[in-house]
Amino acid sequence: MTKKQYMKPGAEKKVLLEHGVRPLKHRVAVYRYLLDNPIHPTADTIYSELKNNMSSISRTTVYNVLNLLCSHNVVQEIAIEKNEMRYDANVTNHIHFKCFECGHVYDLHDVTFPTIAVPSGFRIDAVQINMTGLCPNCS
Amino acid sequence: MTKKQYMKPGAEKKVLLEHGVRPLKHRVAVYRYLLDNPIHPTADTIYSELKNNMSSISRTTVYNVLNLLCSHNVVQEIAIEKNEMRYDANVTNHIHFKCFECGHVYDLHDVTFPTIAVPSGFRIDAVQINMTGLCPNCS
DNA sequence: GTGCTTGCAAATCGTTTGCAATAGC
DNA sequence: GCTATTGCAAACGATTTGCAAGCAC
Repeated sequence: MTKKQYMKPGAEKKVLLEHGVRPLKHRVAVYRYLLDNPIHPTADTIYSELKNNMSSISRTTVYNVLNLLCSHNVVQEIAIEKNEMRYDANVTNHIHFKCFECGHVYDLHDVTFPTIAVPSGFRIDAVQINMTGLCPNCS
Repeated sequence: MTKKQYMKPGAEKKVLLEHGVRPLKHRVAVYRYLLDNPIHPTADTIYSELKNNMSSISRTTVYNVLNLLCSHNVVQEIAIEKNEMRYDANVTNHIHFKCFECGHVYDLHDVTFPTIAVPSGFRIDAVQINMTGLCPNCS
């Protein structure tokens, strides 16, 4: 369901540079966390997890970094529920599924992402497909 | 783009009853507003508009009614951006498009809603397809 | 009359902002 | 040294909650 993205440690700096983002310590840490934990965490989850491993990081910095990474298309924001954004280091098109029972957000890598006709006059920058229901573990 | 839904005045009570919702004054008013204004308004927009036309309605009631109507599948919540939910009385599958310039949310009725394979083990209750970009007016 | 609904005010929670201290180059 | 970044505390905005008063049947 949730496929780990194997990117060599150190390689994330290259990705940031390629997207025009200076690879500062906290930025690399947030991005690395998202790469290693493709569980679509909230900003607060990222903050709590990094807080344990880093000498110091603030909630503000996590928000700053996430907004910066989003605006440079390094990560994507997922609006799948009320009141909180989730973040994903996988910016390729794939479908998300949220189980209303356990709250997990799954990547549906194996479901083909459909081709959707672009309506004339519109410029499409991003397409998100979000499903909700009951996951196998909760059925 | 945004097609008006023609439902005879009075018919909305029948819909509410069919979904197991007692058609109280404020509930009918919120539902009628959503039917007449398929602009995917926020709860606050609905509140402000109804405030003008009704003797009295509170923000709390608007939220209560919206949550009730959602839980009975009379209307759907659209999570298409940070910080605010939008509401739609059209519960059939259709694609939403949000222009980042003007902020409008359009229904893309003319774009075929794709058939998406259901991954085994998952029970899918709802599918939302949300696009963002630039609309014809803002290009 | 009983239970459901309303509506005010306060609380909550995710996120942003102002600003002074600090790090990067 | 100059600029960009950090981090605290406070502000903000959407939504929910507690609870007393009012309405539906």
